[in-house]
Amino acid sequence: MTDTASRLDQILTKLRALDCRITPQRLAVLRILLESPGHPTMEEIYAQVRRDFPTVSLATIYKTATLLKGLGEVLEVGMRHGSSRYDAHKPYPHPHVICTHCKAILDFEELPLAELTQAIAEKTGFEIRDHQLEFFGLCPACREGGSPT
Amino acid sequence: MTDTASRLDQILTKLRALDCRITPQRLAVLRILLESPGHPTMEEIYAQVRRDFPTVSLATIYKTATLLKGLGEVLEVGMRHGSSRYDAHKPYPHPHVICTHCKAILDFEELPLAELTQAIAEKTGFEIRDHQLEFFGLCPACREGGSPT
DNA sequence: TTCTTTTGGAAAATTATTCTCCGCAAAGAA
DNA sequence: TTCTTTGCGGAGAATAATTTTCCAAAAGAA
Repeated sequence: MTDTASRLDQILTKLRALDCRITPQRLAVLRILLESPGHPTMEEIYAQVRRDFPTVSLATIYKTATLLKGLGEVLEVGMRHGSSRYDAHKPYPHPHVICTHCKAILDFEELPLAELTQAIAEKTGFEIRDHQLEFFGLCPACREGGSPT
Repeated sequence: MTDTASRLDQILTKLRALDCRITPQRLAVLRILLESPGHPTMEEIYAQVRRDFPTVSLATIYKTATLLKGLGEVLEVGMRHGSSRYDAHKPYPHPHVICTHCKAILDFEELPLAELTQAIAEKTGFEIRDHQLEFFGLCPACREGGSPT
């Protein structure tokens, strides 16, 4: 079984366990999230799902993504400007490197933020539940040709 | 001269050098940014400026903040949900600890992200220009009383 | 003063996201 | 099977945050 297939299976099992219906639309959203190598936006997912379900609405995409996010199966990557991106491959906080020109997003390997989180919790008294770390800049391609932003 | 006064002076000098007009409205926005201990939103700045300039518009606040951001004198802290916060005290990227319940924001001391930025640039070929690091959770007060989010 | 440029204000426009309402359809009960 | 309950999807409205447009007023230069 491929990674994608087993991940899909894992999520479907979780949905069933929670008495959530596996509708064709939800399945389509899930598939696209898992088949996208990158970090699609809602609009991109919407466009893809519409190829199979021309009448699907954007609200359904949002609802499904919110559901999956709530289950911890999808990570929302909040862009500072523009739409959020979604990642079903690594649904836990991890660093990103983002091109501000072409909007490309790269995952970056795990950093030892767990211990840092712990240190911050102790120092501030906060109960830390989440974090986000993003580096912004220009990707190699945009450094060359593009008009830098 | 106090820190706030010298910082204000420093920014005014920069504005003058760039032939930007120091209008009463801009001065008011600047003062509020520098007098706020926290990280105010546009709406909060707007409300404060309106006490002295009842006819000022929100657009003016945004224009001024955007100008200052462009000069590198104000940092925009992008919340994932809700309005951005602005910080004129430390206008360079630095970590924040944010309470998702009461929206409190704490600065956290500098972390050695400069060398990490350098490492990422070398590894990815990106020209890194900015980063953001935010930890989300519940502050001590909200852990106690509030209904956790 | 007169000309030119910049600024500020009001409202409209944009972008991203969420909500409401209603009919339908699936799953379990009888 | 038939009834019933509940969740789900779709259309469009609503909301929130931010930006833009347009024009008159203000400021600086000649």
